[in-house]
Amino acid sequence: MRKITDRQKQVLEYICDFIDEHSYAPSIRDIQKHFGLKSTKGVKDHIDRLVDKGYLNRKEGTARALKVIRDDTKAIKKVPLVGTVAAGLPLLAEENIEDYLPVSADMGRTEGMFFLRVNGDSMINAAILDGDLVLVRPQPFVEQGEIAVVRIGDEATVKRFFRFDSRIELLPENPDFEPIVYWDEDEDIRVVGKVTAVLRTLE
Amino acid sequence: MRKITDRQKQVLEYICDFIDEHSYAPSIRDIQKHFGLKSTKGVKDHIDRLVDKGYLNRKEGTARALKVIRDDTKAIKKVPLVGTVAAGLPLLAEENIEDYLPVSADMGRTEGMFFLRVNGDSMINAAILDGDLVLVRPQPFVEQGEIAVVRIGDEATVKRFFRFDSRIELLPENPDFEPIVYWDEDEDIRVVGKVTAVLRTLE
DNA sequence: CTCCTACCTATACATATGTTTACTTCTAAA
DNA sequence: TTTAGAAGTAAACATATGTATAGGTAGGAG
Repeated sequence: MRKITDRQKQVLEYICDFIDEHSYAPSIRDIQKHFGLKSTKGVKDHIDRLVDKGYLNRKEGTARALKVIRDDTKAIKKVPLVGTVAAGLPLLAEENIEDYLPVSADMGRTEGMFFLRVNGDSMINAAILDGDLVLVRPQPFVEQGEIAVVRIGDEATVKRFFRFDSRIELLPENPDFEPIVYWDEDEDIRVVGKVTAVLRTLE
Repeated sequence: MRKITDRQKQVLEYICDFIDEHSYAPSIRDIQKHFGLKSTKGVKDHIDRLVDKGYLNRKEGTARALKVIRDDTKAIKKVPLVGTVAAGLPLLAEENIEDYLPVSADMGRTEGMFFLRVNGDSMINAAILDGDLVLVRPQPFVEQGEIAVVRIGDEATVKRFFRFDSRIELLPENPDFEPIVYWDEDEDIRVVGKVTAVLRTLE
């Protein structure tokens, strides 16, 4: 049920290209002309099927109201930038959202992900500088040594994460900083997610 | 000539919101209803002015063919990723384009800009690692000490740029690498542009 | 063969939508 | 006061566009 025919794929691609170029969707007759068809019916059939199969969304009776759902090529998703979070969790409360930044969809699932502005130089040797933005995928555990966002009490921090039995070590990437060590029952500490990308703006 | 009235701003905002929500533009009558107007004329006037003032683009006679140019809030632009360029200039030949990455429009003008994949560790102390992507704004000159993309013969390199009279020095940010020094008439050397942002994907 | 689907032509209809003409009201600048 | 622009009402008009009806052809599955 999922697969589309070659022809349907051609139509879908044309729709995507058209939107890319004009930033509005083609009309049925636009598509008709492009493929040199002599009737609008064929085009509507294709669109109907693309809608059925979940590739397109449409508002019936409305001009140029096509929306591409699954492109199978690429797309852009908007990821919220949560400020330099310190106190005031939960992280994703709407009040904390400063902005939305575009991310390539081929970076994988972006649902739930968010950007966080890094505060301080503690990760400088991992090439993460003060003010850089990190893209965070929320997850309760990370692999040994991965760079993670960790919540300690009301503070959020970015560090390399290690766990030895019930001891948790958060290692900065800067010799001027000391490792942070916790024991399980010690404090309210929790892995928020894993750092997936780094974005820095110069100038 | 540039400024828009409060009412026009309201209309523009509504158009942006509508597009965000539906991913296609509102019709004139959609706007009319939203503002509780009893004629389409007023709306068309507003749109005409927004077009005149460069905030909107429109295909006349075409349904829902509005395109927001200047949002004054935010937008997304796509910037081409030129591969790990070495030989094979000119840089922006279409064959070199690997992909397009989304960039926030509030990063300024993106016309002509491109992403470049950095090769090697020579800028490691500027927190630019092997494989990182740098966003480049083409420009023939850069300020003293700025990080620039420089073309030497058929190779492109990312370095800190200095010029002393007719001597050009390209300084790596890694003690293991030696500065590169050129004289004006020495070789075919040219500043391609300035590094404006750094993007790194982990995992 | 028969049935079904993908794909297409031909023609027509209904309405969604951009455009226009003619006026009115209000505010601010000259 | 006069003038000009912003904002809006009213009533049409023209066409761009989605939708529907009636078939037609080709190929695969049963």
